[in-house]
Amino acid sequence: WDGSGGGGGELVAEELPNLGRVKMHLACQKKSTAQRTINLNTFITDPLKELIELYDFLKTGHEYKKKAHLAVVAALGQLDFKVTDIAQLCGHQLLDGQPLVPCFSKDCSSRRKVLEILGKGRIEKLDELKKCPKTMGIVDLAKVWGVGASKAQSLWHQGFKGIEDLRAAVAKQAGLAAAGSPNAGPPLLSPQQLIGLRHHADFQKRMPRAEAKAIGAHVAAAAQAACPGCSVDLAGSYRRGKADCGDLDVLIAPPPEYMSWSPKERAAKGAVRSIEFVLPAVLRTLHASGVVTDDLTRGEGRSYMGVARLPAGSVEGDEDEGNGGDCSGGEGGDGSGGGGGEGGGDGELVVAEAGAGVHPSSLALVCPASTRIHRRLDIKVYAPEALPFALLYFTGSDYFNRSMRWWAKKKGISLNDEGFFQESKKKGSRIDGEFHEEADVFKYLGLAYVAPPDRSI
DNA sequence: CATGGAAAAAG
DNA sequence: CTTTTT
DNA sequence: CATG
Ligand SMILES: [Mn+2]
Repeated sequence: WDGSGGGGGELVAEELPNLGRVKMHLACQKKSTAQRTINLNTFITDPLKELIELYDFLKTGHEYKKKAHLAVVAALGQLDFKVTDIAQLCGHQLLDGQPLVPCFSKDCSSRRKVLEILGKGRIEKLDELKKCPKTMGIVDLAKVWGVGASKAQSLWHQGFKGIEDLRAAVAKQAGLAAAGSPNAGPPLLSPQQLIGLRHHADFQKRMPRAEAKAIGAHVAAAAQAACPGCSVDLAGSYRRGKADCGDLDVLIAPPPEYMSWSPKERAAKGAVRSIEFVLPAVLRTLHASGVVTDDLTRGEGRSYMGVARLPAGSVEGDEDEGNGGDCSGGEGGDGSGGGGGEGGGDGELVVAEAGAGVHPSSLALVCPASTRIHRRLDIKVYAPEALPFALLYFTGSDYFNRSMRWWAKKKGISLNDEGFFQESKKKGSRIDGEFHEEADVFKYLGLAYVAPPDRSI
């Protein structure tokens, strides 16, 4: 997360006004297309990644371990040769004279791990962890949405050795509670965790782009009904052009004009009476149509996390047709035109476009009942002024965001999903400027624009 | 041996 | 504080 | 875990 470590993933820094270390980082990110070099050292980086993944679930405090190992993974992953001797790593220098992994000149722990792999082809510590029932049990339990390291730990100590254990106990408890038995005891899981458990299998699966798009179309239609002319962007990994997505992130913003409309004008246009009512209205629609099946969190109007599933069977799954609105285009709003461009025909799932009227809700999925899977859905609503920042944030990746925010901070600025803020001096005051699209944010930071598909670092 | 650190929302 | 989101 |  200090953009210098982990991903090796530096943002392409063109002119670095301040601390002028020109860390233009090689081929890796230089030009967007040539970005993918083949990792010749997976035999080293894979075990390290496995280790990192385990640390993810184990008790907090392992975060700096994780970061250190990630730095090694990133460094080795972009070498243009296969490592055979540790000496290659000590001597090796990057084009700008920086050592590849500074600590490798000493007897550090990450160096020892690489040595282990070079020697016996495996990491003792990793094998040890994978053999440990407690570790693996906790890792398993933490795969339930809402169960993190801490809860998983306590569940383990309550005697649950994995998800199936937990499921059985929860079912039993539900039965007792339903029968009004006093033996039910305190709830094992929070309401959110129960939902997570119920959909655990589905949440482990990723969805094809086409399905994400189809769910997004339902959200977009609901958004247009709540606030005609609003922009709806499908962000996250979808916008980064990934072939499949772990969830769907939808960003809604009223049109700029909306902010200056009077209550009467808003009513006349069929729009909700204030921005706080957009999300509740959207959710009512999505609940009514059965697209949204569960709520995980519903905050004060701006942020939502829940569960969605495409309507079964036939094409068209939309609510009220007769809605007066002339819904303008469903997607976009952002100048950059929604980024990554739909890949060509994604297979199996078919998105059907209904004839004439380019109505966003005419997009629906032909989805066999047997295929209907519950998906995680995140929705956020922002004021139009925040859109470039919100889109940037919501498109990610997480590492990309950290990296960019780290850079901003280096320049004495705090960056979040709503804008730039002064760090010192009038602390907290928003920096105003001409920020109309994502590119303006990059420009302000002195960074070269990076297109969404290249932000998956 | 202390410190490092993206930023925020929600329960 | 814990968990989650990018 | 790495650094100062
Ligand atoms: Mn998401």
